[in-house]
Amino acid sequence: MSSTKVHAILANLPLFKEMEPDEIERIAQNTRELHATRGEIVFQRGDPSHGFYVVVHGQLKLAFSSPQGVEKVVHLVGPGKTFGEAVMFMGMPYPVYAQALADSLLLHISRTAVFDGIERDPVFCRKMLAGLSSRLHSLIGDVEAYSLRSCTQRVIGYLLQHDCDNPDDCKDLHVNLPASKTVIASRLNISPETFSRVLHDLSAAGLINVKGKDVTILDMGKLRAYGQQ
Amino acid sequence: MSSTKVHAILANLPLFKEMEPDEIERIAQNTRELHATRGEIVFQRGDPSHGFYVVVHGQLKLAFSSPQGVEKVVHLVGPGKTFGEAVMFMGMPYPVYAQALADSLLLHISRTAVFDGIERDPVFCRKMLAGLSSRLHSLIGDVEAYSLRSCTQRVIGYLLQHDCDNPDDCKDLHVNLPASKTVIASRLNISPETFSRVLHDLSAAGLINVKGKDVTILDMGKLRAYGQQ
DNA sequence: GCCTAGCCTTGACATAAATCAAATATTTCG
DNA sequence: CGAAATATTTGATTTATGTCAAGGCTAGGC
Repeated sequence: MSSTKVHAILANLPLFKEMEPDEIERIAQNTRELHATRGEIVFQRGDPSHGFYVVVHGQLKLAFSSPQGVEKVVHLVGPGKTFGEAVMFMGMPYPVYAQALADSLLLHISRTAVFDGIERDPVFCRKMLAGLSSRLHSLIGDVEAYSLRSCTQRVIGYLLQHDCDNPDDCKDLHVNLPASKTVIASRLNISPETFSRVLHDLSAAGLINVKGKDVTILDMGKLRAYGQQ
Repeated sequence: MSSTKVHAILANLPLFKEMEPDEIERIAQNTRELHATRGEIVFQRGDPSHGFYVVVHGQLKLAFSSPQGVEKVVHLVGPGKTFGEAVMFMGMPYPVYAQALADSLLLHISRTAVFDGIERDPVFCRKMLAGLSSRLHSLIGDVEAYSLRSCTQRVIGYLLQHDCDNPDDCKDLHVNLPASKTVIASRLNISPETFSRVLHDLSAAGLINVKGKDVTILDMGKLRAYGQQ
């Protein structure tokens, strides 16, 4: 991939939009691209961080696993999204590992380029702050869900939230699960078996319709109500 | 409290150290102090954010509660610590509420002062980024604990971690629980009853000694081992 | 197109931790 | 100080969710 192509991709990310072309070029100079094939580990827990990543296409999961080998997916990252910023700023080793769920193209933006950018451009700095804040916010949401909500409520919350993420889906009340059910279950902190049963129950109650990874919400109001209390 | 006192307190926070006196003065101009008596709510979930807070003395909890009234403490904040930064940067309403656990003195630093500071001072910006990153990191730790560890393991993790936070305690292997057992239990996402039982069991196993809020670690190695697996 | 491997589902069962309840401590505050 | 409120402990019981096991599906590779 040419350097101008990297430049073009960067220029389209919210993080770098409004940045001067020569500033973007400076960042592009410190960006390397990398391919990850399905199943490939991009970094291991404990690895040192030298920058952050952007997913150009494909999908990755960030996860940790217990000594007994139980895996817990913390985050799913798709096209246009970034990951690894927080660890970069802290200068600590990665607390999670990253694995490609599909063949993916990533950009790696080096730490020095970012620190340089912050030095030069307060707008860029504010965007980094906004990005971290947003991630923090969604983590708080996860903690709330894990602490206060039952499995069923978490699944419903997930379906409703992902329905509204995508405007197209919102019309049709269609949700396309972005990964295997096992991975989604782990993301929601439930066993695959329980996830399967919850989907089954919601289907039986006439609230949703499941066909593979396609979930149709039949009655949004009732689904939301089923989640309450 | 005089403006110079505010200035002095700010100048001692890691966040503002190394900042020029006139810059600190600018921040101080946009800082207001507030007292919160024990039990007082500093902000409610859903309130808009206009800045962030520093605890000068006292202690607060950040928490949310379920519709059924179950409370979950997300974070305990003590002297010298800040809270509310992420929400400020996102311009979203607070996802949690803040309540004083003891009579406390707080400083509220206005959003505009912070955004101004970022504009002017890249070092300050980097410190804000570091602060957010560190909070994010500890949240990831919480998620890991909630997902992969049993109640006993979480309690042990808490004791070991808080043992090493404070160098003085480290020598004596003494941990002083920083809040009521009920609050700590909620922080660890366990019921007060279970927390009590876990402490009892660890005592019975000869690993710790509990006297009110004082916990003595009798055998750190064994305690850590008990936590494994 | 068919075969294999990894998903997904379903049932039976196990269990960690919550809840309920009631007796004691401990704090708080008039 | 002493009463009232709040926190903690302990026991008995319940329950949501995980685990184990086994059969059926599906998707992707040859």
